[in-house]
Amino acid sequence: MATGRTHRPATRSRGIPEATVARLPLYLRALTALSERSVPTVSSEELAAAAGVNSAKLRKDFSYLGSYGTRGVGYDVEYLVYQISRELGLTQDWPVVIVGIGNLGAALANYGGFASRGFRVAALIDADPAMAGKPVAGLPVRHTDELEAIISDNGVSIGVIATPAGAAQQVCDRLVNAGVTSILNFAPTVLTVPEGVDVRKVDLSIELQILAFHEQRKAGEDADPAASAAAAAATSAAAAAVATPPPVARTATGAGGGKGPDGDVPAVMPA
Amino acid sequence: MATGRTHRPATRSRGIPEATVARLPLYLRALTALSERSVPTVSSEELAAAAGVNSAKLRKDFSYLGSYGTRGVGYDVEYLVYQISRELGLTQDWPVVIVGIGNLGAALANYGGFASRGFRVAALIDADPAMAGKPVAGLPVRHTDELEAIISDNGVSIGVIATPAGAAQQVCDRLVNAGVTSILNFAPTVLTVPEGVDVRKVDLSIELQILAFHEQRKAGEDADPAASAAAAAATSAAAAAVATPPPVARTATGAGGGKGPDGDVPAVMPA
DNA sequence: TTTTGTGAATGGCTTCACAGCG
DNA sequence: CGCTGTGAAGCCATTCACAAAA
Repeated sequence: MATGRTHRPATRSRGIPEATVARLPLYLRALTALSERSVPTVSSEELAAAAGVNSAKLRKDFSYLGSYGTRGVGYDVEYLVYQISRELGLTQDWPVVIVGIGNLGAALANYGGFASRGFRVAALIDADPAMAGKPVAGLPVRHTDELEAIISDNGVSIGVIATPAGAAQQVCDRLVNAGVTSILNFAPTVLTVPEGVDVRKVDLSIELQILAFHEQRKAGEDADPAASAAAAAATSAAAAAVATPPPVARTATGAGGGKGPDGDVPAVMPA
Repeated sequence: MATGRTHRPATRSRGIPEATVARLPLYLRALTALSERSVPTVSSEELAAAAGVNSAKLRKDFSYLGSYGTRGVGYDVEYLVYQISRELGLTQDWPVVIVGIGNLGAALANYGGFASRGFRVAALIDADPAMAGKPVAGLPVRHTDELEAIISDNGVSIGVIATPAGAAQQVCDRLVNAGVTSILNFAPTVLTVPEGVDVRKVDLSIELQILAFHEQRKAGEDADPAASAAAAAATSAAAAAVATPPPVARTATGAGGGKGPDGDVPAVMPA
């Protein structure tokens, strides 16, 4: 909370909503695709469809960045790509380190989506001495002992943790101490970090559980309200209709229970 | 978006908020840990800390499930584990298939967090004929031709897509046609599905971009009262304390721009 | 007394709907 | 006219704060 302060009277109203920030990468991806097809301009309607959101939301999102469109025409693709990239900080190079080179860590190291977005894997780090020196995705795995040196030598500020849950907090502490201020955590644990450090988590198991919840509800809804229903029936005898949010059919970009398009919660994923 | 028609006001009760559903797996994980340590009861305060949320939110969340606590005491760990598991539909077995056995698909196949949560990998499917029969994580890779048969033979309703972006929609269509109604998509593409099918996405590249946005902002602001230390320390001046990490900040479970606790957006991740 | 469960207050995000500009 | 940009309204979700229960 303390940080609620949004400073910056500068140009326009700085202070882009988190929800908007989270969608910018989506727009960027759609725009990049259009750009590669040499499409010069897009309307909010078209771009929204390509990104899987609704056009009003998209326009509102862009309005936080500035007035980059042309009424009666739409948005210039190239220009928007540039503006969003700049806003996201992708016009600069972000060296990242991946700690924990197991199956997942190796998969991440091989992932090609980094470079194309301004991220560069500066080093792969693992605690297993046997891994040291072994090449993964073209890079030699470095031992954990070198962690601090690697961070400072490369000016790394973003770290990816793909270790087992048990090692995550310790690795996190070392990364933070060495200067990392943003962490992407794949280990199924809650990380404790000092103020000023951002943590985002990705947990596959959680995503599957959320899907299971909705899946279960679908099954019981058709005609046989068995399983679920029973439970807290105590509340209101009424509710004949199981309030199941009917999934809005549409270009689903990450629909949860059929309502929110994607404002969700991340998932966890261990190494 | 056809019609602005609102759905059901839901008499009340049975509709658990999406945001709450998304946090149940988090509570479950924390509770499971307590259970393994044979802790009999927990207060909302303790459990909240372990799950990385605040206690008021946790109590409100549980209130949607029913009154499972005891005033003046707290919650019975075992009982809550059961109730949440049941609510999430984890008391039953969920066969899942993973399509696209590249680096990521293989990592997912090897992920141990499935079985422990009620998910069972029924099959691994890949389009590459050379992969057919090759064992991955103890299972022989099956060719895409068998997709439909595998789905119906095993009664699979949840599918995981870890293919390259270009193949995702096609795979998705086949899965849906064969009967899958929940999809976890790792390919960096917006999937279009019929009404009634849920899609959740995980995209690593997007998560990194969101981190970059905040990282960039930190660097630009120094007068920040809160961010203090951590700030632009990354490159040089940083590493004041190289010794041991004594960070005693808030338990960050996925802080956004230093305000929002965790309500975020998933990330994308290609194969 | 302790801690839950929950109305009420608050704040943020989404959607609407239309004014405004090209 | 067409389409953007945006005030205003509507919805959720989070947080507060306290009565109720053990």
